[in-house]
Amino acid sequence: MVTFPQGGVVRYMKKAGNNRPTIIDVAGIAGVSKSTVARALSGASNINNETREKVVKAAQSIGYERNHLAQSLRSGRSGMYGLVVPDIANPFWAEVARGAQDKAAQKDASLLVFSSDWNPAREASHLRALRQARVDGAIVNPVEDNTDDLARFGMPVVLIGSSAERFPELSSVGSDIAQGVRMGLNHLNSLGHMQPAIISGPAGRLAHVRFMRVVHDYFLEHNTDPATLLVEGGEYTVQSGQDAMHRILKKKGDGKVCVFAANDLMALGAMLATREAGLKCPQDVSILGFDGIPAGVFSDPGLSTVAKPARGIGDRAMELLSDQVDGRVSHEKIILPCEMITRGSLADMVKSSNGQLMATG
Amino acid sequence: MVTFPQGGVVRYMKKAGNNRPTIIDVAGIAGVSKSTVARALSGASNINNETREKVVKAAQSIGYERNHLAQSLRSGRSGMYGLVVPDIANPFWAEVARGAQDKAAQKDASLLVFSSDWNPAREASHLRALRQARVDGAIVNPVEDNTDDLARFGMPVVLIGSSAERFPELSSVGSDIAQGVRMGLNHLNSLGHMQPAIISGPAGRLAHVRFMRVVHDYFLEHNTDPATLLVEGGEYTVQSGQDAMHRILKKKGDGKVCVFAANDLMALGAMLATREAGLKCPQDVSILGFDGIPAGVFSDPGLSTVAKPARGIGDRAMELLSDQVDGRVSHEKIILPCEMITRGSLADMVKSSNGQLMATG
DNA sequence: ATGAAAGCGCTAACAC
DNA sequence: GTGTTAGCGCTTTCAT
Repeated sequence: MVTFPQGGVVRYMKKAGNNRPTIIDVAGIAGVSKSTVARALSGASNINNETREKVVKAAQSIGYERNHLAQSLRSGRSGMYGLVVPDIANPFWAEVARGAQDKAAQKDASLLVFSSDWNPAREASHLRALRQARVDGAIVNPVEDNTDDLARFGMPVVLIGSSAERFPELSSVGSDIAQGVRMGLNHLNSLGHMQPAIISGPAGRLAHVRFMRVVHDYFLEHNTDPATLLVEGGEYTVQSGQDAMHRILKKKGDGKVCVFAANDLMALGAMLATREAGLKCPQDVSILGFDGIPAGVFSDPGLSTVAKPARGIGDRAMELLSDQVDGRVSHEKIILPCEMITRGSLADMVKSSNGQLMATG
Repeated sequence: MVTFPQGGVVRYMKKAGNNRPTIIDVAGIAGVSKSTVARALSGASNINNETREKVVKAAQSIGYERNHLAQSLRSGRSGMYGLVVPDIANPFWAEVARGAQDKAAQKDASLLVFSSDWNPAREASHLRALRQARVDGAIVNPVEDNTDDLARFGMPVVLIGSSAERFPELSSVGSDIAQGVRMGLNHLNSLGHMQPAIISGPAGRLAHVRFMRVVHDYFLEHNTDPATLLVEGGEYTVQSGQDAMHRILKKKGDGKVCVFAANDLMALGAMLATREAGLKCPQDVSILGFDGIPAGVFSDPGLSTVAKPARGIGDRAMELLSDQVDGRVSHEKIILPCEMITRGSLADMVKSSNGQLMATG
């Protein structure tokens, strides 16, 4: 009968046959103690090299694999992180998730991804699940500015998206909406679209408020009364963009139309509506999106858009979070710039008024 | 000084101030034992209702939250599952993931999603990570038919995709490729496209083999030598579809062209190439896709495609997996049918040859 | 450099 | 119905 230093007899008998090998099994084979195995396998410094090799060999021989659960419970670190986004079906958020995912993998951590579907109750429930899973920290794009849930979240958090400014004490990564919106508006301006219609987000959402505030300011600065702008609200979905566009087309009558949508899905919906109405983009209708989702290349013409650094947001957020968890950095606010992508959905009214219709932008 | 039944003095002192409340803290407040708290909170039946309420109240009063790590370690069930797909950036797989995600959430479980990027080594590494995380089971679409990794995976697995037939002993959920391909080919046939060019997947991949085998058989049955078909290989990406289409266009010369792509991303790439070549879809080029990704509605014309039940695959796979883990069902092979979606990317050669060019399909 | 002992927070037998 | 007693598999002092 085999016996081990630490009452191995009983343990060994008990395990024989059914369960996965544990650190104790490895210890038995290598002829060392539990702690030595732990040290060898965790790459500690204070251990004899020969002993380490012996242990590693023993571990391999029985296909031992560390139990993360036990390790996490004891060490107080799970090596898991959480990500809560409003809508994982939206390619933009999927891209953010991918950025975070990749960075996490790179750090040998895993990521639990949840979609709140713009529902505060679901968000709260996901936050609770993350807490119970004892993740080491979370990246979240809060649906509402409800300080409560996040404040008592009780673990490292990095904010993404529009809520950053409401939580000055939390780290955050976001895109420069103001710069992006202005860039888009300037671009439209340069093509002769002085008063684009706007397809905005849902009234209550903070992202919508921020977007519209910049639009508002921009037009004030350009001696245009923002109140004269045609603004139709959407829900960030294709369908809602389509609906909004139909409303705009009805109100605008027969003239040339230009719309700036608050996200690409709605912009693409607007393009669908344009086609349905028997109109041509960009000849009759110019469309500018916001996000930079991959699907923008598929439409005809391709969707011109203000691209947010989705991947980068996820990436940097994860980076920031792990820095915070490891105590490297405590607090930082990162703002990544947007980028203009021109693919053909905008007519150049300046050139076209000179006699030649051109589709740039 | 407060004392508890189970040597609470020391424990309590130790915890005071720093850590999250545990079951012992709750027990102290409610004036019951650890186990009673556990029973109350886990909804066991053998417990007095008043006691339960007392415990629940005590738990709430200090914001107690179950530690999943400890629970999992002790009970041997983590309530976590794994999902390994080849490419999470492909909307098709993203959709599968969402199906699984939703179903998992519905069962109060969480899902760890990994992308193997068609790389067997990464796949193996992900499987190891899942094992170490002690997930209760995994859904995987194996990159290769390498029996080894999966066979020794050592926990419940549900296969998705083409590998199902190679592992007859494992549960699986897949789409009916044969039925889908035949449906697509029949559809093309009915529109007068008797010998479509094919944009296939990469030569080595099993999915490619299965797809081509059906194509092959179909044409044999229809008295056409499969060898006369024009087949160009792609990598399931937009770019590769675009490249393949350019090659096809070059070889086909000026006549009407019809292509059947093995996935939507490549089909959409083909449409891009068509536009680049100055040709019109469907007037000059007819395109049929395979997958049914959402982006297919954005192109102009919309992409006609054979839609696989992506969401359903994820959903059913998760269902099957949890059944298996809970010991309800041990083994099952599910095959979900594909569906034809017609959006306009296919010309009707039959009607057009009667004098009127029509774009159906 | 290594071993022994003490838990991490919880659940599962087993008593009563 | 409730309390007691053992651990789940690991890390972490503390000795040696």
